[in-house]
Amino acid sequence: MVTMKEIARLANVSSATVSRVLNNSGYVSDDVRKRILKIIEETGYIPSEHAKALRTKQSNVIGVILPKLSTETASRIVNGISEELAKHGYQILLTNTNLDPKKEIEYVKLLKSKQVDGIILLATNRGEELLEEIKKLRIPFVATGQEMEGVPSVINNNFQAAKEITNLLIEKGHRSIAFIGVDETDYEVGYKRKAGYVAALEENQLPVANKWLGKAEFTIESGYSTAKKIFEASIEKPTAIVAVTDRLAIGAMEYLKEQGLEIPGDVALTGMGASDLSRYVSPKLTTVDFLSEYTGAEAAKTLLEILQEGTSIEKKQIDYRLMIRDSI
Amino acid sequence: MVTMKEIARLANVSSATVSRVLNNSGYVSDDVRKRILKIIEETGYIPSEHAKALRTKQSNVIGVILPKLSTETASRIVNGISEELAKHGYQILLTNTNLDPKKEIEYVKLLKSKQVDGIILLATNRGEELLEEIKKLRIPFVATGQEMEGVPSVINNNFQAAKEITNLLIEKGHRSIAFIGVDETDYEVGYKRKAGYVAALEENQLPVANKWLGKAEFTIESGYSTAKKIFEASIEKPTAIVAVTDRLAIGAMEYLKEQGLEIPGDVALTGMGASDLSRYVSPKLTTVDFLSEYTGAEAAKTLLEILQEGTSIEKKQIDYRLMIRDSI
DNA sequence: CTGAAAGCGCTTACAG
DNA sequence: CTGAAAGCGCTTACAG
Repeated sequence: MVTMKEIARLANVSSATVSRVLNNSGYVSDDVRKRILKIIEETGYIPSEHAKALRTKQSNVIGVILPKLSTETASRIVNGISEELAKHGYQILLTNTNLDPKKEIEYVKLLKSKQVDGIILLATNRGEELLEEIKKLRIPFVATGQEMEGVPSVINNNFQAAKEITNLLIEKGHRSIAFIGVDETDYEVGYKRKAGYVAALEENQLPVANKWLGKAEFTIESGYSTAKKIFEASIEKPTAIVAVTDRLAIGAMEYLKEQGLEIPGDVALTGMGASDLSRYVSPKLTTVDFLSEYTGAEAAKTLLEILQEGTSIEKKQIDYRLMIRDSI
Repeated sequence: MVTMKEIARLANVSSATVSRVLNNSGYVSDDVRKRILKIIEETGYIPSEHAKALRTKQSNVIGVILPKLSTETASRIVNGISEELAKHGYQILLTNTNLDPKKEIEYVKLLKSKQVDGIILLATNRGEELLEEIKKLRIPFVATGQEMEGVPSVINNNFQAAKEITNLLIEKGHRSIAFIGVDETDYEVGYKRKAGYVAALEENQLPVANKWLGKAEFTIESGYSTAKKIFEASIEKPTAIVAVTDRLAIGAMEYLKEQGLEIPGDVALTGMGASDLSRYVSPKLTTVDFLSEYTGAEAAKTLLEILQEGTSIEKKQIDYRLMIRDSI
């Protein structure tokens, strides 16, 4: 491999000078600069980032830890991160926990050892242990997906969005609104969205019925079976369902159709996430768009600010958009 | 930051010895080993990968270059790559060209400078320039998505899949089969899939009609408008449409429904890709599953083999699966 | 405007 | 079983 030393030798200069032209730092006379550039061109020399990083303590790579890449939200967020970062000359070192929270800590350490300049975590839970590790490591850090105590977080307003979409149903005259949620250890999606739903009911003096409160996994199939369970358990059926993800809503939609129920005539239905899917099922699903690319870009920006200015916000809340379509 | 030297000092040994326990290489007496391990634990020491890579010329990271993360196929492939790589202790350095082919070359160089151990490219075209750069750089390399001359490639059998799905339609008695394709500079998706369609028609002595050959972009909207163009241009309408992606098929589906045409009664329709979407539109779309996660995993395995054994296959063809559903 | 030299944090052949 | 030393390929304060 051709090294800087080799370039220096060929150009009859010291490697310090080669370094200067490469980094545009310090003075270098014009002919020397040209001579060096020419030789670099001819030899196809590419500087070693490892050596550079070892000296400068800066790698221009950002670590990203995510639970799973193959969900639409995750890939949209990562896409947003990657585009924003690329603009500023940073690359992404990607680590995938495959939903194993223990790996989060392992990967934080790994990324530290790879000397990334900062880390963005797409969080699904708010692990205490993880938090401590992050603080111990003193590495610039931004969480998204979940708000993490004492760590800059860019998050969606899950409470408000769930409340608003439930209110939409109430305004349409629904009084019996079932809910398909997920485990509350996922604080934002499980707890906050449920809290929003409950708040909407309570503010309208509607009772929150336990039998109408379903808990599902993150799959379409689980949406189906949870809807089924809710309907089979009740004599008086709900006239609307709020599901915390589009996939759950679509699973529920399958069930309702199978039962010969009209949507939204017999039962109205809402999802969350504005997935591609939501636009092409029929009826088109009413949902909320959390602007995932934008969320990712904002997380990246936040990290970049920390890196450049040392300052940091505690928390940034991203807007959402209600997508009112045909399912309500 | 605590370094190996510091650990050595605290343990009253040389850094060579610390290095030996860290890497489980060479002999270290048991008490020394324990003493060192304890100090590493207490200090939270994390070795610098840059220093290590600088010495060993090995970084345990693989560069991935992709055109866009936010397509289902891409994120599934990357997920497959990442899972397979993680098993072997490798991480992914992700670069995203955002569909700008010029960036492919730039990123190959960048990844080289980051001293990745190898590169996986999700290719959308077969750029000559890029090929040359890769060969010049002598870096372990695997292409997927497109077959690249003289470079190990793991690809789907696009020709055969397109031919088979077209044959399905022919077997059902269709004689007037339209086609929605994409630009042929995308050799695999644009050229090969079209060739498969054409081959099926010709082997059955069916004419290939120019007016039924549509060319679209990779969007649902484009599927819609291309279907529209084909139908409006013809007096005798086709009774079936082969689209080269699910999104195009779904766009076409929208158009057909709008025209009051029954699917598959009036017009049968097929897509390709087995996207999530394809299962939940109605009617459910007949398509072909190219096993993207598996394709990604195979690409990773191929690269790992090159890295470990120096050997390499020229080309690996991934199986596909026909998903026969309700749209035909 | 340019160079010599030190040093970033590791690993590894060599010597003992 | 362990250490001293060289070296990986850069950058940067210092000197001229």
